[in-house]
Amino acid sequence: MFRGINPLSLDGKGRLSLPAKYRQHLLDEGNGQLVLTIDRDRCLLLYPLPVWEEIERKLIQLSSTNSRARALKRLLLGHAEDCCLDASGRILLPAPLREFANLEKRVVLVGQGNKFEIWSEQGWYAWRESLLAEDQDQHGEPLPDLDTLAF
Amino acid sequence: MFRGINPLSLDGKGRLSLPAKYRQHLLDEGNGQLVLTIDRDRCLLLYPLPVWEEIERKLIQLSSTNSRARALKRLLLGHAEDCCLDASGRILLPAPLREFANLEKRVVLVGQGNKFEIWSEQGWYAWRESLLAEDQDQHGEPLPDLDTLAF
DNA sequence: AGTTTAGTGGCGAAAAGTGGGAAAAAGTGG
DNA sequence: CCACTTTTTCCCACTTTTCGCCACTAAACT
Repeated sequence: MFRGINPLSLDGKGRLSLPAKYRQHLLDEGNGQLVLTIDRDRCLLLYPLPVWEEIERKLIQLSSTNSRARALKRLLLGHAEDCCLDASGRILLPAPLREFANLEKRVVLVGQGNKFEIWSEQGWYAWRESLLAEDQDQHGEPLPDLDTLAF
Repeated sequence: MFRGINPLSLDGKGRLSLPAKYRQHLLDEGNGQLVLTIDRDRCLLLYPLPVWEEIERKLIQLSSTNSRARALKRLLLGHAEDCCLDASGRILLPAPLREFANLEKRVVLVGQGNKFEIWSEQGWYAWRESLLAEDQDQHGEPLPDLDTLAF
């Protein structure tokens, strides 16, 4: 399971070195082959290949009559890029994806169970603070309680 | 069961030595493996690994239905960090989490049954006093009666 | 008062993250 | 189809961070 927040830097070539603690697991699950795509919230998603293939299968089965489903499929499949861990544990983020997520030097890798999210540092903290602020004001529904998961 | 408040110090590297009375219990329950995450009230939560895994399982099932739940998942899973008791009974609090909870030198560890909360000393006393003051003013809902837990 | 145990601090070896150069490959235009 | 330019990939080197270990102080217990 991928967890936790990892502040990292992209180098000049757009490479991102994945934290060492995850590398072995990524090598076991799919030989270090990964798939990168975009998320609605302007971050990138990073899946181990086997996990992505499962999602891809479901995406393809989605009915083409529904226009929302077609749109989702086009977005996710259309932006999906294979990438591979290199010898020093890094992956290359293609320029178009970096631009989409506004990734420059400072980046945050966020573990999300079966996948990672990649945010620009600025984007991540902005998202977090706005969520916490909104929660405090009780504008939206409250968040569920953690232990019981009751709302 | 974890109870009580423990004033403690972080050292220069952000390490926190857990009170000796809890150590054996933490070693029994999950080999001293712990998970640290954040709480909305700007403190940290410290779970024994088995307890956290139960919560994590529920979190993952919860997602996709409700957008608030998705946000909660991103927040909690995204900030969850494994940590481990070291040889002298300490855990390392990662810098991003320390910053989130404004932890500097003086810290309070608060027992909460199946988990601990970690507050900055200042944050803890401020929270407590403001809660009591607000309760007295009858601004918010009153606190329930302790013995009956009726409102 | 001596002995033990808890909490704290800090050094140093090892590992992780980052940057850059050169070889290889791919793309582009004549 | 070949030559040139740009991009990609591989590899090595440097710097910083991390983590295990030991040492010190203070409090508690005998």
